[in-house]
Amino acid sequence: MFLDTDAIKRSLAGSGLRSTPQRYAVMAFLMEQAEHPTAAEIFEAVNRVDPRSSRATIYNNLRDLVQAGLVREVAMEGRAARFDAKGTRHHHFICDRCGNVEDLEWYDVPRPAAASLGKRVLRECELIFRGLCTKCAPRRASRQVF
Amino acid sequence: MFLDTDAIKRSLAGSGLRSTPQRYAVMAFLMEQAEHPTAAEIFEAVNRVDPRSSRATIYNNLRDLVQAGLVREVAMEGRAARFDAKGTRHHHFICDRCGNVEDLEWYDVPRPAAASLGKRVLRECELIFRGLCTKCAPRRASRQVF
DNA sequence: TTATATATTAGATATAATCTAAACAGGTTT
DNA sequence: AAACCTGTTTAGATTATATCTAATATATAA
Repeated sequence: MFLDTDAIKRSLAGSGLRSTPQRYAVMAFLMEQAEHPTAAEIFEAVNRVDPRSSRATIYNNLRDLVQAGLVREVAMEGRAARFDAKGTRHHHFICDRCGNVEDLEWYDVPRPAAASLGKRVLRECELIFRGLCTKCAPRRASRQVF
Repeated sequence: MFLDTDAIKRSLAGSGLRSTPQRYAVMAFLMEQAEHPTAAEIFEAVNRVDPRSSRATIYNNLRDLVQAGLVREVAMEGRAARFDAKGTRHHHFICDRCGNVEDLEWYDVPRPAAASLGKRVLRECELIFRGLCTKCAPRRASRQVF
């Protein structure tokens, strides 16, 4: 898969973000990753190439990209948060055993009933499934609970 | 609302957990809370009464209660995780502005398509809505995005 | 090219959660 | 009741994760 350099720059500019080498590297790395790396993993991967980004820069850029709506942050119980370029809409699957986060094809989720919602204003919804990923699932699934 | 002392003890015993004063206090506090407190808040609240629990004990017990399936942990981006006694099934609403976590009435969520799911084994699903809570929502909602 | 607002940096600091090893307390057995 | 065993609690140290600081550098517009 080839990354469109200009497309990244345009989407950064469109959010009022300058395209610096460090910021570009973070965005490009997230877009080419199928997995959902942690900040530490992004830091390491981006610095394996060049230029060297500091830890603070990685965090700053992730914050900016999340605020701009270009990246999604997935909080994990206990472990470090994972990040995900918001290419196409999708749901998430988190493996109980290895902790990996995987994308599931998007489909619409019914809204809560108006009565239950009250005066709250909805902005977005996130659907997370948990269980065992393909690698961690036993050959013959012992029990399909859900 | 009155808490059924024996019911708590029975549910602890049913999960193979001894009912110690500290553990009982954590469970009872979570059950009488409509909000979803952080570990630090639980620590403070439980110790306002007695006996004094150490921070480690709060974390130990929360871990045990989560493992036993009596409590749910809700990871938050950036902030401390929040905890929630699993009384009845429900979804969650998280306020973008004040960070509060509120319960929404449960309703069934459609499973992912078999093709998208592959060999993964599902255990549970979590549906999280985000937006503005009743307190934070403007009088006349400026924009209902979702 | 120059001005200027924005971005980057290393290292210190803050925050959240876990670990450690010793002491303690239920429940059981003798 | 005493001894026993296992699970629990404890204070404080430690780790892990993320943010802050203030000096320096860079991208972009004029």
